[in-house]
This record gives sequence, C-alpha cells and structure tokens, in this order.
Amino acid sequence: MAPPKPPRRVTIVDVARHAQVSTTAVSKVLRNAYGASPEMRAKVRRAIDELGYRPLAAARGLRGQTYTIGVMLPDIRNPFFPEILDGITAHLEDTDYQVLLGPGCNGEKAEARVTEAMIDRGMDGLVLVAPVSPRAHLEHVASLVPTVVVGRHGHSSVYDTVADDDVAGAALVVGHLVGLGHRRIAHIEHRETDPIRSVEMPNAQRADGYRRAMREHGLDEEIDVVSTTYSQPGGYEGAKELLTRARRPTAVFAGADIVAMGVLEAFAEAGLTVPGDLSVVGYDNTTLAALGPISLTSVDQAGKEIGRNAARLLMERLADRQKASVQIRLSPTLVARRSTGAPTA
Amino acid sequence: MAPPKPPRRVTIVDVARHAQVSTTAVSKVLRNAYGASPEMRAKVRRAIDELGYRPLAAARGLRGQTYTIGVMLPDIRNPFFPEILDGITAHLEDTDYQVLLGPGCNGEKAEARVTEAMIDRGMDGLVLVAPVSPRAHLEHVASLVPTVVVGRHGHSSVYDTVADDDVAGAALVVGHLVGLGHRRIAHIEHRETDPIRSVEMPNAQRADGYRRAMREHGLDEEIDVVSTTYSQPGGYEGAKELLTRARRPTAVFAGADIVAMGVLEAFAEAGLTVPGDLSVVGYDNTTLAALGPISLTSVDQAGKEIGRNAARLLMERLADRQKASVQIRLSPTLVARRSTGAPTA
DNA sequence: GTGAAAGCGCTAACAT
DNA sequence: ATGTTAGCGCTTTCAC
Repeated sequence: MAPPKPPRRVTIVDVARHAQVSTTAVSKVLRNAYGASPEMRAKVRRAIDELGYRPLAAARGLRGQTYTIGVMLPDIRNPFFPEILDGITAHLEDTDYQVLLGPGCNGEKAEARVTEAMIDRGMDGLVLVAPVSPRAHLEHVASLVPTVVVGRHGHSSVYDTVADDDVAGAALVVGHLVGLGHRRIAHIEHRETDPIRSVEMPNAQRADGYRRAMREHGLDEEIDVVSTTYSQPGGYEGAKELLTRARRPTAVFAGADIVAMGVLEAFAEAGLTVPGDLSVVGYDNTTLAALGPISLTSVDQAGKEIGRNAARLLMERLADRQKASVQIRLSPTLVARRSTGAPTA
Repeated sequence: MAPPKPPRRVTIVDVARHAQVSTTAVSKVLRNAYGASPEMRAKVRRAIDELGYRPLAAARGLRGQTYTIGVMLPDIRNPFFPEILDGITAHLEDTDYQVLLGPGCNGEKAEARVTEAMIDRGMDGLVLVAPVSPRAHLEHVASLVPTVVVGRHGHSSVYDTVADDDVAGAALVVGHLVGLGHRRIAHIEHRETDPIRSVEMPNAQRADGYRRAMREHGLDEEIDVVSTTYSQPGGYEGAKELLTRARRPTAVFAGADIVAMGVLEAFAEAGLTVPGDLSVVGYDNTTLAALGPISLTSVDQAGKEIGRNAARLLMERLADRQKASVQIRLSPTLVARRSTGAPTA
C-alpha cells in the first residue's frame, strides 16, 4: 500500500541544503562543469546518493539540455529497425543521454506530428530513420534541433546522414544470381512517385542498382521490374504478375524480406518449389530470413553499425553545432541461404 | 540553407501580446480551461495559428502536465507488442496526449532505467507491457505516476491491469488438438524461477492452463512439459528433447510463436513433416504465424483491444487518481491454420 | 572556487 | 470573465 499522495520529489535545493553548499555547486557537479573542487564534488555526490536525488529532465531542459535523444522509426514492425535502435542505444549506454522512440509512423503527416512532439518535449537531438517527409521538412527540423537522417540518400548541409549503399546491395544480389547461372532475374520494387524520394529513398536506389547491375552483366534485355509496395501483399501480387510472363524469370529479387514472404507464398500456391523452380532473394536480412522454414538469401545492412554511427554523429554535432555535415555510407553484404540455387530451365 | 542559429521559439508571451490578452488567457485556451469567453478563445486561437505557436511540453510539465504517456515494451522485436501499441495510440489519437516509447529492455535493471527515465522526464502516465520487475518496483513506480500494467496477472491497489486470459488460451489449444484426435500433447514453456513471476507472468499461466486442460480432458498421464525459453533457440532445443522421448508426442504446444519457429526448424531437420508427422501450435498470432510458408495455428490475444483498454484506464486514472484500481481480463481466440491436423500414429 | 540572483515557459492561486 | 503574481526545478550569468 503506497501512500495515495506521491511524496514530494527530492530537488536540487534539498541536495544543496543536505550537503551545505549552494544549488549552483550541485548543478556544476551534475553537469561535470568547471568550478567545483574535488572536495566539493565528493560532498555533493554523497548528498545525492543519500537522498536518492535524480534531476528532473524537464526542468533542466528549460535552461539547458534534457539529455534525451528522440528516435523516429517509420514502422516498428519491420524487423530491420530494431537493429538500428540497438546500435544507437549501445553507443549511448554509457552517456547521460536517454533514448526515447516515437510510435511507429507512416506517412508525412504522422512523421510531422512525431517530430514536432519530440521538439516540443525538448529533445536534444533526433535520429530520423528512413523518413518519407519532403526535404524541406527535414531541413526545418534539423534547423531547430541537431538531427541525423538514417537510411535515406541525398545530402544536406544542415543534417548528417548514415545510409547503406543500396546500389551495391542490389549488385550483390544480381552478382550472386548470375554466378549461379541465372539470366532472367526479375525485381519487385516499391512504387515511388515523388521525384525527390525516387532519388533519395532506399527502395529507389535498390531498383536503380538492379538495373545497373543487370546492364553490367550484359543482361539489358532481361531487365524486368514490377512495381508494388514493400509489404507481404505487395510481394504476393508482384509474384503473381511475374508468373504470367511469357518468358518466366528463373529468379526474383524482392526489394525487402517482407516482400519475399509474399513471393514465397505465391509460388507455393502455384505449386512451384524454391529454389527448385525459382530462386528468391530478399533484402535486410531480418530475423524472418533466418527462420528455418524460410531460409531466405538476403542482403545484410549491418543495422547495428548504422545505428552506432548515427549516435556518434549526433553526439559530435551536440558538441559542435557549427561543424560541417557528414555523410556516411556503409557497405552491405550478402547472406546466401537455401532460397537460391542454380536455375533448372 | 537554414539559419545556423535556430530562431527563438514562439512563446505564450508572444501569443498574448499578439492577441492583446494576458498569458493566463492563452493558457486557459490551451487547456480548454474554464474562464474564457468564446470571443477570447477565437482571438487567442487566431494568434496561435498566425504565429505557429506550440506549447513547450517541458515547461508545462514544471507546473502541470506534459501530455506525454510513456510506454515500456520488453522487446521491440516481438511482433505481438506493436499490436498493443497500436491500440494505445489509436485511443489517444484524438487527445492532446502523445505516446513515447522506451527502447526495448530486457531484465529488471533495464526496466528500472527506463521507468526512471520516463518519470524524470515528467511523463503523465505509464503503460508497462509484460514487465519482469518485482512487484515492489512496479508499485513504487505506480505510486509516483499513474500506471497501467499490461500482460501480467496479479492485482495491485496502486495500478490497473489489462491482461489476456492465458489459462483460457492454453485450454483453447489443448481443446483444438484433442478435437483433432491428439492425446500425446507436449508443451514448451519459458522457465520461470522467481516465485512471484511464476504466478504473475503469462508464460507461467499458459503452462498452468495447459496442465489444467490436459487433466480436464483426462490426459493427466500425457502431460509433458519442457522448460526452455521463449525464443527460437529455446523452441529448437525443446523440440529436440521431445524427439528423444520413448513415446513421442503427436502435437506440440509452443508457448509463443517464436518458440514454434524453432520447433518447426528442428522437425524439418529431423525429416518430419508438419502436420503430417506432428502438429504444432504457437501463441500470440503474430505476423510470423500468418506467413504463407509457416501458416501456424496460434492463439490470438487481440493486442489492439488490450492496448485500447490500457489507454482508457490510464486516462480514467489521470482524471481521478483516487479511484479504485481496475483489472481487465480479455479472452483469446484460436486461429487454426495448416500446422495442425489429425494425428497419424 | 563559490554562491546569490535572475529567468527559462508555463500554470495555479489569487485578485479584480 | 480577465489579469496579476508567484513560483515549478533547474542552469546561467555575474558578483565576490
């Protein structure tokens, strides 16, 4: 039975009184700021421990920092994003900073709401993962609070970026399939209408990388792209369409693992075996791909590394807001599993 | 090129000046509080729009509320939790409240850190999903800020709870399998050592429900429980052990979908077909279960409904902190798919 | 190196 | 119905 009225919180004043020093002194110790002798620090630290004091972030934020980093994920369901998050929290673990996430948001409106909410709550910095908002909005956000944009290409002078080389990833896929003997390799992409996004978004880069790689392998004639969405139904629908082709592809490069799930379902329904009749490749190397019954060949983006870099860049910008913006591009790797093999036809 | 120095934020004082009223008046309009005439409201609203004013949550929190609800999820990777989150955000969508999540945390220490961080940031209320912390900690948290505990049984007078009836869920599974003709039904549970948790946690309730249901069907002799963990390797390991039994079970009830993934892998490795040789059932009806190549029979907890109820209870408690605590228990349903069938033996 | 005092943006209590 | 005033808990001048 806890008391119905919550006991008044311990404040910096309580600590100062208990340690027989000024609140200024306590504040300095809290922030490891200059101007407190070792004895002073020790005295204050002891008082803090004895009283169980924890500073109120909201109050700190009114004058200084809140020591809070906001992370916006587009879709909490995509098993790739937790990797990035792990990288971020790992880097921030030993700092005073705390990570808070926005609820999964899809669409510009939801993104705007979440970024605004984070700014209004005094977050010291933001990490935006694969945002779909127009650049103008991203730059506006970044002008108000230090921001790192993850998983979206395209440079800006106001925010840092960390992205994986999606063109290289697509090339890995095509190279792998060509190496197995495939020529008729189709791709299922996420439809992109916005002209800016069709350059900056990972899905667009993957489709572009696919086309380029096909050409480099002299397979210009075999290029076959179906536009749906990065979702299971999107994959299902795309696969259905590919099965109606006169010259059916022998391999399908799905733009994301979840797309590959729909592809596998469509193939199973049609009585086709994988990789016997067709090979299938995904992207992101999510936990889905690793599941025994699925065992999907996929491209690994090293999400943890992406997250670590994002957190590092954010800390650097927090330390110096005038520094030039940085773009980091990481290289993906291919993880071959049982969904790919030599073509039979 | 945004200005290097972020422009000073619009404050309530700016709005008051622009609307030619007092800051109090603006504050009242913001909070829909009593004591502002319709004309006043209109005037203030216009000024707010014209200046693009948004209140700073941190500053509001210093005196009143922050309009922020913190949600703690144990594991962002578990595809069941996003459902709950959706339910929460859906209920809060049309209110002034904003949801922020803690980073996925496992273990008491991580949970304590996240709950403390949320309290320190002035969150108005918390939703704790399947916390593993001792009750004392939960009650301590709840004594400081209105709290709803989700997915954990056991009542408390200081916090509300919303949980699914896991005993009933286990009974659904056993009933389904018995109906198909199975008798040798084994269960893979998540090992629980803590005495409190072995009563309050869903995994413990599922194991208990399994035992009770088996007895009710007169299958006392067939009760067979393997203790591992709710994870893919846990399922794999558990399945391996079950395959060594002299009298091999004809059906396996995995305590969670992710466990079933490991089970399916182990069976595939052993050259056994599902449901030809063995039937498999999961729990949570996650997106995994619905995947075509998996098609796992599972128990659906109606996570969205759980989330909605949690948000509702939190709002009610925010409105009246003295009200008696409420316990809500929802009923699960069984979703039959292709991983279960009649036994062959 | 230390502390007194002002003030961040907002709300609550109290006038009027 | 409206405005005046005093803080919330902390950081930041700026004295000493």
